[in-house]
Amino acid sequence: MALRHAVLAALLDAELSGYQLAKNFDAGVANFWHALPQQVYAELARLEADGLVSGREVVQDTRPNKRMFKVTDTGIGELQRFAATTAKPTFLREDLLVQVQACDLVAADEVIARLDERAAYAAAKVELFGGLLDRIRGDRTEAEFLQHSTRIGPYLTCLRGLAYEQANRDWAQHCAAILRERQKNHARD
Amino acid sequence: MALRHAVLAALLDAELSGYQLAKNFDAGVANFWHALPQQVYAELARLEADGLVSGREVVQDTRPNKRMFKVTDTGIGELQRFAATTAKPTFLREDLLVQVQACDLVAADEVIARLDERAAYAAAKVELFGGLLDRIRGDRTEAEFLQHSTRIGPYLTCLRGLAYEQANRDWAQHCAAILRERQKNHARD
DNA sequence: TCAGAATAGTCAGATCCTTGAGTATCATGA
DNA sequence: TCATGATACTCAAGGATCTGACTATTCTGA
Repeated sequence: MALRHAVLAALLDAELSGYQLAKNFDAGVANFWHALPQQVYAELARLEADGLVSGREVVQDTRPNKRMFKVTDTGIGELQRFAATTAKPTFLREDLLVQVQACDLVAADEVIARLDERAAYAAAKVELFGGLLDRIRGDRTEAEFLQHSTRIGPYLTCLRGLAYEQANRDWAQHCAAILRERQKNHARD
Repeated sequence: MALRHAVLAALLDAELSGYQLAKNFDAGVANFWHALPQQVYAELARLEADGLVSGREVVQDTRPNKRMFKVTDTGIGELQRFAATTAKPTFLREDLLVQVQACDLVAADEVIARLDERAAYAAAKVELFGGLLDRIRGDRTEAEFLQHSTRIGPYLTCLRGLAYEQANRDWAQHCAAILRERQKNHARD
């Protein structure tokens, strides 16, 4: 029951096609959940069968036809019920952590390379999330926006994503610096 | 092939029984990977079949017999190969993020309650990881430890876990404060 | 003394996520 | 003009993870 509520939450802001929805859950852009198109389409079918979303066919001349989905009242009710349950916290589960855990017994330069890669990737995502936040906020200050906007959910989740990638970047840079320092010292022996 | 390397990495520091290993991967303590006992036992069986770990039976009087496992040279080689491959970064995938994403359309006090719960949980984990780092470091300063210890992998991964839970705590507190502020404003209207 | 937790595992089933392929049409750039 | 990419989906199969139950003994606290 995980993706289920994520799809409902993604449909709160606009009526979307499965394709657009799938794009929103793409690895590059997703700011509060990630899923592959196959999962999104399958979940949409289940949600529609359960009456939590309703789809309507949109006929297009120049493009393939598509189905647009929106959340039903039952769907809002389901989200409400979901918000009332305590979700169990998930744990960091990253291959990079495993590689760093083993860093003393494998070639250090390989691990340093992995850390540099990740630091660069995380830095790019920091840029991306930063820009996204700017766009959502518009010309308002953050305080103003958070106090007066009628819709702050996407902004708050994006803030979490930003902090996550900042932490990834800082940690990766820190670890890489330490391992490099140790390589220098080791070379001197 | 995810848990595979995590188990190998966990066995680098000591020969462990499946039971001890499973405890290390428990939700409460795990600092670089999490898995259930069932997964750990199954993975150990596969690793032993593939010659990456070797197990020996230890007969006990007062307790059930157990099998102790250690990494073989082949296992170290596999870790080496793994460290040379770029792992794809994983994305935050938290039910709490979905709940916050939907916070404007569901009862705000429910979401505030979820955020308070998570902040308290994260604060407890910060304490836990802080203490763990102190224990690993012993009486050395962090700089001293990181420069001269022969084994820093577990320390570095624990640092990441600490930063993760600090970020969770701060974000949850921040969101809860904003939602409370908005409730006050809304009540005035 | 008696329930409950800890030690040391195993088994089956369901769900969730990923890999990989495939269909069909249309717009865009070299 | 021709390959590439975007739109808009679908299907099958495998791997990973989680839920829940089960065995059997021993130590510990109320």
